Amino acid sequence: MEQRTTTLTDPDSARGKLLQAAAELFRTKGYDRTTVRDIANAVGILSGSIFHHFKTKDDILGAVMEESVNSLLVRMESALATIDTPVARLRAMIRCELESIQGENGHALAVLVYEWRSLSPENQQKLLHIREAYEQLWLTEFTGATEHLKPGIEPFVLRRFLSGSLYWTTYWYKESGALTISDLTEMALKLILK
Amino acid sequence: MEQRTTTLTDPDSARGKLLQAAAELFRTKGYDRTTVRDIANAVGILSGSIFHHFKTKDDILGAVMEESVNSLLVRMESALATIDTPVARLRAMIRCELESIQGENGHALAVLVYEWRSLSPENQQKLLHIREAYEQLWLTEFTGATEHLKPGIEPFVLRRFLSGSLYWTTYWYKESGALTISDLTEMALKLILK
DNA sequence: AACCATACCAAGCAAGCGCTTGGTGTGCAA
DNA sequence: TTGCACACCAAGCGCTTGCTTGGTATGGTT
Repeated sequence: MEQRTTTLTDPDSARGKLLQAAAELFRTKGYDRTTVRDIANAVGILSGSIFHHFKTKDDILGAVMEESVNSLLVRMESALATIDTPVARLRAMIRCELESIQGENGHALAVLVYEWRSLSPENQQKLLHIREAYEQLWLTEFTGATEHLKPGIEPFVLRRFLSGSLYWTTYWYKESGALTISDLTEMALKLILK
Repeated sequence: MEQRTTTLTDPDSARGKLLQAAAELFRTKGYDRTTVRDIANAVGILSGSIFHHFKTKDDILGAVMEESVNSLLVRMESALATIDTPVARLRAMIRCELESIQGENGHALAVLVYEWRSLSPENQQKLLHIREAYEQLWLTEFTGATEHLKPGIEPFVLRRFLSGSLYWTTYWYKESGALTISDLTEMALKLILK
């Protein structure tokens, strides 16, 4: 795996606070329905001042997405570092993805998933290779666990079924209910195992 | 099952053509990035003329969604009418949903799924009971097939995993490829069976 | 021939949008 | 004390948006 030189923005900095506020707003209202005035208001500055930190609104979306995929990759790599058996590795990856989608800063990943087409083609291009690297990680792990997986479904289809299942939790799962993230993880794991 | 008094709009009427154009635009560009001028242009009229057929842009979205869920319900009920065994019924339902998402007029259902939050609360309210009736249909079928389903996953979670898997196909599946809708159907069915 | 509902045009308004510009206050370095 | 980078304000520009208004062409009914 390539060496990452990821630098996550300090969440206490002005830029960091803007990114967090933007992520939450983008997730709950959607990118287009979120105005730069909304974002500015959420951190207590005026709208024009945003453009001291970001060139365009589209760049804010790009930055939110970049941060989210970077932090997910960092967390996943560190979680995998100490795990050997194929099934346990899959479990850890599912859990990471669920936590990233549902966790306290999960707004960002949900934005990456559901606002992708709102991003300008230029910024899509910049992020594409990271997304592809991430999906490659999954496919590698899937092919390493073939014998444990449900037969009769091609691995790349199975991964996409799993993606859809996990992403879709944003629309119905509430962490406060009876179902924990661990429960969800086990069920999603059962879904793809034989 | 209740008697439906569904009246699907004639696709050759002015209103029908507008709905179809709107559905396609909403799906490809998203609701917010689609202007009423875009829709008008797609059917060859001026933007102001739209409001002779619909009160607001939000009403267009609501109408698109209502048509899509109604046509899906009609198709699913007629498909189920002649099928008895639980597994075959599930297969038929999966196929219906996939065809509605991917088929020639599948724009509409994708819009219903992914632009829900763009709809005004008032129009959401109007559609909610139809959506709930639809989900109830699934849950009923699931509980009727419990013995064939994958154990260890609560039925309502399983249905949501399946929903996510099927909905997500909008983002990656192309009907022109090597994979047919029938292939997808069988794989999705395998996913939920034991 | 008179009527009328339907479908559309032509023009534009008011509001909201992303973003710009020129300036101000603050804290740190020399 | 001066200088300067940084974070932000105050004001508003230019454009796009959903939607309105008043009028016109058309085709069917009486």
